[in-house]
Amino acid sequence: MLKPKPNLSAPIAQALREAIGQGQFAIGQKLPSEANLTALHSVSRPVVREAIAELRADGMVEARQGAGVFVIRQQPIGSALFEGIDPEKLSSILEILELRTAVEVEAASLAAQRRSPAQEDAIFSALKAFEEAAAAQVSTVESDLAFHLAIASATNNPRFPQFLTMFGRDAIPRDRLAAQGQEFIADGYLSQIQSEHRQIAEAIAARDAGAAGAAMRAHLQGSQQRYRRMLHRSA
Amino acid sequence: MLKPKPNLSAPIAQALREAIGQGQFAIGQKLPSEANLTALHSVSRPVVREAIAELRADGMVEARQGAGVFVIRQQPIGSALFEGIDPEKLSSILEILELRTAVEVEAASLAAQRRSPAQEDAIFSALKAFEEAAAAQVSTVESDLAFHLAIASATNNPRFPQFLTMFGRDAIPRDRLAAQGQEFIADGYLSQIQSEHRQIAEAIAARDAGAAGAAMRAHLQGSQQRYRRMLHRSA
DNA sequence: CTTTTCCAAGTTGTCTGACAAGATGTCAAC
DNA sequence: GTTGACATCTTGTCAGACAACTTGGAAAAG
Repeated sequence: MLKPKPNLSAPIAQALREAIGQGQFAIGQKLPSEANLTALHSVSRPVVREAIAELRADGMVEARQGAGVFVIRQQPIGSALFEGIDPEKLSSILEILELRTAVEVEAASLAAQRRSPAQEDAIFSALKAFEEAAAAQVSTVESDLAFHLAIASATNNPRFPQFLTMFGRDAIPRDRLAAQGQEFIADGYLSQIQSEHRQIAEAIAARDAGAAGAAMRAHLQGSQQRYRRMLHRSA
Repeated sequence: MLKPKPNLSAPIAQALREAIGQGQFAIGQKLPSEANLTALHSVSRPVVREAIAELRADGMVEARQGAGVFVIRQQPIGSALFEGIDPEKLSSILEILELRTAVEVEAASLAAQRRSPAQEDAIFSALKAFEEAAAAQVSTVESDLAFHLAIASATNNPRFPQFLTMFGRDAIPRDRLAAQGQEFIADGYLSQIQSEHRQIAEAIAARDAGAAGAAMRAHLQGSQQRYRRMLHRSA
């Protein structure tokens, strides 16, 4: 499947984001009028309006009817999160995995200290769901994330599952996650991953914080290795 | 100044975000056509198109010309970042500090393994700047963050300083950070903090990853205690 | 001279209609 | 069963018109 043809509004929105980010239009300042942007970019007015709608969604501008479109932020809300991440580069993915390792090792340790019986159940349910997906030879991407999220939730600190949602899913594009899921099946890694998952879950059930953290670290370092091998082969 | 009159596309974009978030349109599924949405919401087609442009900016949908508009995410990118954080509540602050501890302990350990001589210099410069601010009895909030950022940078993984920027500064309001700075001065904590900073810096200089991580953990747990005491007293 | 009112010009918001480009499904021909 | 033609639907863009609002300057009023 080829990428869809880009529309005319996207590069205009992007040019405006960059112009604002570089200080060409300061906070409180007015953007050029729609008529000016239409002439400047040689497009119709609705295309300009759609670009401005995108900036609105970014929280960067506010339009006042009759007055103009005014800058209220220099960067899209949350934009620093993914700055410099290039999904086509191995290094970007591994950087994210390294940051995730820091958080998830701590999460496993805290989960071992804090989990309730219900949360322990949820972890084992998620472990089972992963095993069922693996047995069915379908993609384990969602069930893998669900297992990690169940652990993060058992920290009883909502920042941990929130972090994981963002860095486990948002920062890595879906097609790359889907490809990962398929290749793990093909490469026969799933039983190794299952075994690692089980060790983590059992250490958490046993309230052994040190073992939970160590098992999670081993699992995630294994993931990094698997990921490296997979990407090197596909290059 | 009164709020600007809301336009017609904003509530439509919001209704669509909610419908997607609640699973009415699953990932991969097609939204109703523009013609349908136009009839459903009794607006013109450009208004619908602007609403869809907002969803595009959110990263939630992808339009394919001739085929339709397809859901690719259930939530806007980055939406989870500050969800549920209430800066007036001690628990929110401590939750963030706990997440930061996970990342900063790992960062200290990685910095000990990876730092260049220049980065080592930068860490000691930041240590000295903190000490000078403490001696001058001025707020140490910025120099404290700069010290932590110098360590995160020495990981040579840009995700770490990015994370710290967002969770060290953006998530906690400036007035609360400023109050913290002033109260640390009043409470005579600064020499304790300096001593802890020095232990971290020296472990990093010595390339002792274990000691660096342990010193950082002790420091940040000390910070949590100090923060708790301070907040309990001001209540 | 100062303040208030009015109005023209400019700006965003919405609608209508038309056509282009592309996707999808059906049917006929091979 | 496969391929090509075609109709229908869908998104992308353009043009034109009018509504609603803002701003600044000029004129009128005090």
